[in-house]
Parts: sequence; C-alpha cells; structure tokens
Amino acid sequence: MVDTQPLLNALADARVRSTEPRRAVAELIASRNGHFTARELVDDAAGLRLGVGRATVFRALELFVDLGLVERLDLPSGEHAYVACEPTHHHHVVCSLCGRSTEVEDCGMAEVAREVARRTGYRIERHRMELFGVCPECRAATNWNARATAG
Amino acid sequence: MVDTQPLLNALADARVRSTEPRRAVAELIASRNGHFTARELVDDAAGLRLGVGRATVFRALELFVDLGLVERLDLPSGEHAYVACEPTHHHHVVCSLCGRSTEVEDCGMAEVAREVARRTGYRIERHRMELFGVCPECRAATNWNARATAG
DNA sequence: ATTTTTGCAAATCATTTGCATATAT
DNA sequence: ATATATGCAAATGATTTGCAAAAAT
Repeated sequence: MVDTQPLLNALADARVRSTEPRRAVAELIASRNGHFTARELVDDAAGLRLGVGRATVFRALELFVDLGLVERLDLPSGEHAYVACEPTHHHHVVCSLCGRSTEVEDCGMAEVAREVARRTGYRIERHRMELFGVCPECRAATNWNARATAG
Repeated sequence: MVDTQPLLNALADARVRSTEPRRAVAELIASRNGHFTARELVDDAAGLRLGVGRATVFRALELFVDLGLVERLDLPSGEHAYVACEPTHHHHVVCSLCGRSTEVEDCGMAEVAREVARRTGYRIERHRMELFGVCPECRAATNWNARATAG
C-alpha cells in the first residue's frame, strides 16, 4: 500500500488535467502492494464499478509512466508489469514470491555502464537493470515453513 | 551476419530433431545483423516462400532461447526482440540506431547484485541488465554526417 | 468557449493452440 | 514403427484507436 499523495500531487501539478478517472486509477495503484499488471487494474476498476474503462486505465498508466511515478517492468516470465515508484532514476528488486518490489539506487550500476562503454566503444545512453529474488519477508516465511515441515 | 554453425550444431547435438524448418529459421537468424523480432522472421520466411509458418518460427525461437543460443530482449520501446548469442550468462549492449548488439560479460554486474542483496536483504536469484546506446560504427557515421552537414 | 479526456466497441498485434498430416529417428 | 514437429487456421490476450459525448480549464 503506497501513499496516494505523490500520484495525486502529480495530477494537480502537471500540465495535465486532474480528472476523476485518473484519481481513481491513482488510488487503485496506491492500493496495490507489489507490482501489478494493466489487466489487474482494469479488473479492479470493473469489480468496483468505478466506471473507468480499459482504455482509460491504459492511458492513465502511460501518463504516470511518463511522469516517472510508475515504472514498467518486464518480469522474467515475459509479462509486463508496473510498480509505483519515485520519479528518480533507480532500479527495482522484485520478489518472485509475493511480487513486492523495492527500489535501489545505483549500487554501482553507473560504474558498470561506464565499464561496458570502455570495453565496447558504445556510447551508453540508457540502461535497464532488474533484479529478481526473494524478499526478506518471504525468506522468513519460507524458512519458517521449511522448519515447520521438517519438524 | 552471425555464423550459422552454432545454431546448426545445436540442432545436430541436442536431444531435438534437426528439421528443415528449424534449419531455415537458423539461417534467417544468422542472416540478421542486430536484433530482430519474431514478426520479422515470420515475414522473411513468407517473403522467401520457405513454407515455414508463423507457429514454427515462434516454436523455433523458443527452442533456441531454451538452448541459450538466442536471447530475448526487451527494447526500451517495450517491443520484444531477439539476438543470437553465446550460450553463457552475459549481457547485451544494443545500438539504438542500427540494432546491432554486442555481448559483454559481467563488467561488475555480479558485484552490483551482491551489493543490492546486502542493502535490501533480498536473496537475488536472477537479474537482467540491458544497455542501450550507439555503437562505434554509428558514432563514426554520425560524426561524419555532423561534420558534413556543418561544413 | 475551447481543449482535453472518457467510454465503448471495434481494430490491431503478438503469441499460442488444436489437430490432422508430414518427418525424423 | 513411433515419437516429434509442422502448417494452417482459429483462439487468445494485450494494447490501441476512432469517435461522439462528457468534463476540465
């Protein structure tokens, strides 16, 4: 459950209009824990009878991505997913079990990019780094289960 | 234009059958310079009247990906693309201008993953790093054009 | 008033699947 | 012979688009 404010603020600020459907999508996004798919939001909206259509969800997502408040991820499965995030350059670690995601800045990635540029002669303009694993909570849960099962 | 051999060898070796359609797809892949999409291969096959259908192209691509001879990329545009590559863990730098791609190993990425694990408590199980920029050839071409235009 | 945004249904695209036939082993 | 792989067309799913109506500036 992410704070709705940043998304709502963005609507207030930006050169875009603050509309009811957009606020609704912002809330749906904020109410989600980890990553989510466009379809999930569409289904949420339908389930809650928000009167927010598919196209609007996609358009709102695109808007938030442009504003840097939501990032699009490519899961290892090939699925497209999104996560709410800070509008600064950063990366995500995604939990394969619960879908929760955590932001991390740099961690040495910039240096890696520089090294790659050095070695290949490419002028690196952008990069994408996504990490997948198991979050602390799920690790704990898993260990607990393991013990419980083993015992 | 990548060497066809690795792909053909794989077909000879693997516990999969070496069929005409698969060899054809291997050639189509090898004949490409940079990255390519499934659709491009399908169109190539159709254009050349190879009698290789859409489904077969997708199935062959999946096979080669499983064998580690082709990797699936997610371009910044969101498109899915593929590149032929060595069957070892590595990463790609992709040229945004010509689509050519170069493989790089590690370059410090493993250390970054370790650092992220340290900071977040996640157990990192896999990662994806894709770099995009302009390759040396295109940089040269671009500079040349710039000069020619400026002069 | 004017411009932007919406919802809907239809259109488009990518990818997958069912299944009878053809091929590799 | 037997197990696999193929082609085709149809099915699925995701995302986009046209457009008249509705809402925001």
